[in-house]
Order: sequence, then structure tokens, then C-alpha cells
Amino acid sequence: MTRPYSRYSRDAGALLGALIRAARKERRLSAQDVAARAGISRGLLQRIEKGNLRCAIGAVFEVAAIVGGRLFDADETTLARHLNQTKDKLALLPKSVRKPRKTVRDDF
Amino acid sequence: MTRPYSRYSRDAGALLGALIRAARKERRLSAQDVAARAGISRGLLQRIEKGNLRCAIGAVFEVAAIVGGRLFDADETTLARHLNQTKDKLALLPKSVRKPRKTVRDDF
DNA sequence: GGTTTATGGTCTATATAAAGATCATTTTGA
DNA sequence: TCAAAATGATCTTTATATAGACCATAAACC
Repeated sequence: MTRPYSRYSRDAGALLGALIRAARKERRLSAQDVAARAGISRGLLQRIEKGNLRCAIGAVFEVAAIVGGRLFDADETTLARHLNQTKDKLALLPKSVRKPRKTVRDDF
Repeated sequence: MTRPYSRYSRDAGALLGALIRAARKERRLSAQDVAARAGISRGLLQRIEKGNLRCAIGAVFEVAAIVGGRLFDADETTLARHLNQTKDKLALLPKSVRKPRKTVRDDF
């Protein structure tokens, strides 16, 4: 990643970090504690909670699982649902650089 | 991160990668194309789609925003909803290392 | 068929993420 | 009020993620 991050990514990172932090506080777990259980350093946890986008996604998953339950479930995923819900809004995304074909695959 | 990742994180990463890949295919975007628009290398996109957990979360956000819309919304977030929904199930998580206080904060 | 184009993989160099101290400050609890 | 713990921050070292080039194969298109 050489370019600066998009507005959306910055917001998403900040939000996720804030939610993790709030969840940790709610459970009254110290940063030291959570970091140890997640197998990461306290410094990395600080960066995660600050919304730093250059953290390994695995570290974020570990922390999120500890402080706030699961972000995604393996079976019926939040992301999957979200993707399905917004499937019809995909046309509103940044203009596609390739011409779409006529056939639409629905085996998604 | 020195320890191996938990089962959950591995599943979550694999799932997220698979969803991203499926969404990219559905929109008929080449890896080359998506990587360029996300400002990352094609190799990194490959790792993301494979569920590699050592990718920067920002890179994943960028890609996800391009191929599948937003994972989290800034206002009413999927994660926030999920956290709220599972707030009562938090007791089922790995045993807390600290004794919880009597008062429960609900300003979450 | 042949010719692009996409993909999957490997390799190297470089940038930087992360660990682990350390210190100052703040918060908490007794 | 005081001591202990938690936090925020900085710094150095080391490990490694990433870019970018490359090649081989596969798929898509004419």
C-alpha cells in the first residue's frame, strides 16, 4: 500500500477500533490483559484501538473475538448478509472499469 | 503476533477472503484491476483472497469497498449491531481473567 | 487454431510492522 | 492519602509484509 487510505477505510478503522475499545472497557479488561490473551503486544493493541489501518487483520480478529464476540460467523455471516442485501445497490459503487456482460450470475 | 492464530480468526479470514473473491468475480473485475484501484499489488490481493491473516486491515477495507460495498457503515454499523445483539452472550466467551464488578454499564 | 488476458506462483529488495523496554502520567482501589 | 495498576507515549531492534519483476499455466476472446 503506497497510496493514502480512502475516507471510508479510515472511518471503518476508527470505528472498529473504538468499538473494540468500548467493548474492552465494558468488560473491564486491561489492555495488558487483552493483549496477552490475544498473543500481541500492548502497543499493537493501542494501535488497533486507535484505528491504525496498518495492523494485521488477524490481530484485529483475535482481539475482537476476545473483547466483543465474533465479527463474522462461519455459517451465517454478517458480511454475507450485508453483501446480499446490498447486491442490488452495487451499481452505485464507483464506476466499473470494465463493461459488464449481459448475463448475470446469481450463484453468489 | 508470535502465537498461531485461533481457529476463529483463521475461519474469519478465509471467509472474508472468499467473499471478497466471490464479489470480485461477480462484478467481473480482474485481480489486476481491483489491485490497481485499491492501490495495492496483485500479490497482496491474492493473499487477501486466500484469507492470509497477516495483511494490513486497511488493504482489506479498500478492496472490500471496491468489490462488495461496505463492510461497516459509519453510522449504523453491522459490527455495532452485532455487538449489541450478542451483548447478553458475552458470558459464553472465554472465561474472564478479572472478576467483574457488580454494576453493569449500559452506556455502550 | 492463435492471441491476448487473467491467474498462480516464485524470488528479491525495501519499507515498516511489531515486540519489548522504558518512562511519565493518570486512574484506581485500599 | 498513598501505593499499585493502567495507560499513553517514545525508542530500538528484529522480523516480515509488500511491491515489483518474473515465469508458467489457464482461461477468454477473435
